[in-house]
Amino acid sequence: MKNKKFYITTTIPYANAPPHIGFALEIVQADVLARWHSLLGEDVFFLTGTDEHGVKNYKMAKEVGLTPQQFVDKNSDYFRELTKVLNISNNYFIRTTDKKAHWPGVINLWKILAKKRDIYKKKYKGNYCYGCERFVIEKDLIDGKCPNHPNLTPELIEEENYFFKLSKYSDKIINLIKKDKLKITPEKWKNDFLSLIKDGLTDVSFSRDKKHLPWGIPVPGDENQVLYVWPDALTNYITGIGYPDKKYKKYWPADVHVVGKDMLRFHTGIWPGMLLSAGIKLPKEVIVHGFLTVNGQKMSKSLGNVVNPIELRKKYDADSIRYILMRTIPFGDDGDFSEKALVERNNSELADKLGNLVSRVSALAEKYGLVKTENKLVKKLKVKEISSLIENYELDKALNLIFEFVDSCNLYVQENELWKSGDKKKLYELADSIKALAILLWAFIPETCEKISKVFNFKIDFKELKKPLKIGKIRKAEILFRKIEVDEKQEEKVNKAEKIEKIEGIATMSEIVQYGDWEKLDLRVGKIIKVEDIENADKLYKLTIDIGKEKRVVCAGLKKFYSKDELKNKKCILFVNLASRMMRGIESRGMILAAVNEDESKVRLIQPDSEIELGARVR
RNA sequence: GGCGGUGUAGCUUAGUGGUAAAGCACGACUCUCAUAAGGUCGGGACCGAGGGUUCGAGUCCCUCUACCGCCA
Repeated sequence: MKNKKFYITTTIPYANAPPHIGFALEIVQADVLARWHSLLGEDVFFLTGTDEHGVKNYKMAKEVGLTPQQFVDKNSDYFRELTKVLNISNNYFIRTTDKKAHWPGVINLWKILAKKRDIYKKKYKGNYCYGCERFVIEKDLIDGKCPNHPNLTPELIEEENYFFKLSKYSDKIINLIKKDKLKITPEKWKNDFLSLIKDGLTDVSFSRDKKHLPWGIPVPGDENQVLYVWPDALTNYITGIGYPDKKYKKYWPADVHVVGKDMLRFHTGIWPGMLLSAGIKLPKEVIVHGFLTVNGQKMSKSLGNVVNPIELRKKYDADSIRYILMRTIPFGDDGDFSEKALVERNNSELADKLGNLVSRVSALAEKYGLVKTENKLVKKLKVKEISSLIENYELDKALNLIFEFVDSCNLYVQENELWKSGDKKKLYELADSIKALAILLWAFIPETCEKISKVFNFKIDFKELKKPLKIGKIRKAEILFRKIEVDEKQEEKVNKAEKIEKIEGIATMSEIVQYGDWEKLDLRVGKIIKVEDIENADKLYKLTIDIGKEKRVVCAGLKKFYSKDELKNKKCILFVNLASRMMRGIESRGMILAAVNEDESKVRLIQPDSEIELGARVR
């Protein structure tokens, strides 16, 4: 009998930096599903890897004095390490720079699309931002600069690229998604994508001039062009299982692509388009997870709160990290990660409830022994419901139900006072129940469950769930989860709390201002239209500010913090009814509001966050 | 500006027309097999605001508001 196959993938993250916790979420989620299906006896293939081409890697490598290959080798290794330290059961790790495993498939697929006449050359002219590695649209530019990279000036370039006729497959793709032939889960993301593409998909650029993108796979038959990210990276899902060799059909089509919400559109737009063109089956389902915030804040390098899961692993067990990731993040939505929550859940749920249960039952079993009997207790374990939750990717809810049963078991020991009665039959029920727990939990916390299986002598296999536990020699289990002591992280938290208190202190200690006083201030939105130096003033600029109905001249000590060009055309908030004052022979009529840090090393202008008329009142 | 999502106890969330739930945290009591773990009880929510439909609204409809996302 042939086993059902199950092919699951993660996205392949861009190898320009070590992994962050968000990708750990994705790969653990995929791993739980992969393990679950292999528990059910299916023939599972689980693929992950790294996306390694592109101008960013090329440039970053140069900056640190490495060849691009050395640079991506190093970063790719971090991701490989992540799979090890988190106990990820991937069957293969694909790299887009792998000329043997990846390139031939990509080139083969390209040739098929070209043969289908779905690839054509088109001239393109636009502002190219090297930070984004893409063309930015004129109206997105702020003061002629890219909004994401204000320190770079986009270059106006014209180049001829190859385009893929995605538009040709637009209707077909929309239809397949509507009919769930290409399923997008959870449904809100399906709706989201459908509304995004309601006017149809547009053709996409599939190549770059070699001058701009020297690090990538050459376009077949055109020395001067290099493949852009989509035909290169997306193809990993088939090259990773052997394409163009026919053996890829053993696992293709993919049962599940696990993607972050930012990657959805590429996996349900461009990728199906390529496959339709090539006459290859489409993946069955794309499941979407949200993003992680850290302590309620967006992760970003500038905030310095990027959590590196490999570093995290040095402090906590793989199972604790896997558990918190799966337990706290509702499927499809954003969730928050914090070490505090990790410690809390580890201590109360893993150590106190599950770990302690195994510990007390194994100790009692060692002392009194077991006698086989029908297990009535385990009927409280909602196996069917749990299975279907997992198969619907609601892993947090599945864990909820499983841990409900852990509570039932602890209660069973308590109510029957088993340490007094030493009831061997009831102890057997508990041991058999723990077996069931360990089997269901294996996909989530494999290492722990394997330890439990050794204590109670059973095999981890879904079929064993219904078979009564064979009685073997049981010894009191070693500690499964150590409680994590409050460490310096916690102290940091305390410090932070103190800081907040201090800030609150400023507010309460300052004199209370009545509303009437506040109302007297006239603050207006203005725009700096002219910036001039002032003779003999090394800190001051003379600024001319348009506040709608009039223009004002103001002196501001911004020279140290902004260049003239930076200030020009910037919006600002002007305090217009401040008594005027002579500065260096110029009458300054107003004051620009700015945020200043404690030692005055940083000064940043306050601006409205989006478009509003000049002269608008601030209140 | 347009579309969508979210807003329920201190925190995290469940609850898709019928007495507002659970976990964590907090308080009291209690068992002693177990990792100072377990168990019981308790306090704590005008379910973001206002209006409507209904015998009945956290739940359906409308308006507003805050936050988030996408698009422009």
